[in-house]
Amino acid sequence: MLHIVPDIDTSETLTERQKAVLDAALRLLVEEGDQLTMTAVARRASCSKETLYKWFGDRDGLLTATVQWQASKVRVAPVDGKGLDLASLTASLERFASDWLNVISSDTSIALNRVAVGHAGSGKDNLGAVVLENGRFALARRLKPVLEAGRQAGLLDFTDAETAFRSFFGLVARDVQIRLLLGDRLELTEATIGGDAVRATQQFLALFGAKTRLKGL
Amino acid sequence: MLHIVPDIDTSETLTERQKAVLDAALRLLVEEGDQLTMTAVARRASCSKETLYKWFGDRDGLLTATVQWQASKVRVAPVDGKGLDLASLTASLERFASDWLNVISSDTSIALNRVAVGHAGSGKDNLGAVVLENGRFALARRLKPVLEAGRQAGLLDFTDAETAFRSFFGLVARDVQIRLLLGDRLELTEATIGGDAVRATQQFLALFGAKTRLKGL
DNA sequence: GGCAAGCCGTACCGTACGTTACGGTTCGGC
DNA sequence: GCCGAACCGTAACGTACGGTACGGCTTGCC
Repeated sequence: MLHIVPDIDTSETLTERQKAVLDAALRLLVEEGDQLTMTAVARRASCSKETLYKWFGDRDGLLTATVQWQASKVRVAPVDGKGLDLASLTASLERFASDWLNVISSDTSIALNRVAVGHAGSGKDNLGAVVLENGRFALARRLKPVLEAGRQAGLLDFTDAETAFRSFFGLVARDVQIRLLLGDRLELTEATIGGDAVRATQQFLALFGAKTRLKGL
Repeated sequence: MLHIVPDIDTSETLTERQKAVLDAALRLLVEEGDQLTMTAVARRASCSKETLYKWFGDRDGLLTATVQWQASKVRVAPVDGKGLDLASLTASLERFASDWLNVISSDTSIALNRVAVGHAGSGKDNLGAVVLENGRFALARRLKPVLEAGRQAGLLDFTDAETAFRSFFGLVARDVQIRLLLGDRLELTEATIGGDAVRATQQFLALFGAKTRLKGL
């Protein structure tokens, strides 16, 4: 079910040099996709292949370390759920929506998801699990407390936070991620994202907002 | 923008033997993912590599032909938009929703999307475009007339059919496709899909249903 | 029957790339 | 100044696989 936290947090056992190497690998991954070669990484990072193999074992190890390294960088500040009214709840949801749209439309996310999807086919490693854990599941972990708080405050009405979250997710992401992954050139400007975040939030509130207002029943 | 219809319809210029070969390639693609080899396809299809190369040019040509061959098989009967009332509209939407969930959760769709996503990274071919064109865009083309008919019949209220469609898409698919592509084991039983289709349809109607009923403005 | 076309099976070629090995350099510790 | 460890750059190895060539078999046509 993949809800297992995938590995020990590696972000602190890495030396600065190793982080620099992984950054180089990450840039190369964004530029070239999965067909990046060990030689190219070594050249870009100005390190020897011997070092690459000593540090990361093999190519899959390097890929995994790169994905985890990126994942360790995207920890976002959780939203505080206190003093909640409709305005602040709305703002929080819009914030989550636009953050998420910005993430999934970023070159880095697209590249990472592409290699993870590719590797999920032949399950040698668990890149897919890592990406999922630090993407969709991390989002759920951060958003659910907000939803629960909204329910506590009488602003939201739902029975299952997971279900509510998944609807919010669908309203926000729609077809964006799959289109981007498949190579559709979807221009997401800051304005578009903002508008989509507002729309998704309004739709979510229409579906799950507590019915104390003029939208009777 | 990818809205170009990708290629001539190839489904009729193929001999039976060629279709059989592509079926074998498709099965292999589902089993092994993108790292299927020409030799494996030849062996599975009981044909020579020479024939493979004569018919399809190169490996990418074979992959493209395979994807298009599968795409040509999934033409679905369009729904009739006549005599529309709320019950039949609801049934149509539920039908679309469960059809779509069945498609994206099928082994074939997952395998095809995986290779297309992988290839979208290094854009040598347009597998991504083909998959998108026969998946998400084909769905839109079939669903939009239903939505328009619903609006004509006073059952739906929206200004832009594309926007309405995308919301429906999001409510139906949610996180299912990306999770499956990333290797999450998401068990979608017939019952689950049916329930999700009903839920998505109800949510869509709540958002876009004409406000002539007790959920007054 | 003779023949050409199409195809199967397989051997073969060339290359790209993962992986390993090694000489040379830097650097911290003594 | 000397030593070993870590690392850089590069050369070398092995293999997997895309692509090609070729001999043999079937089939349809004369």
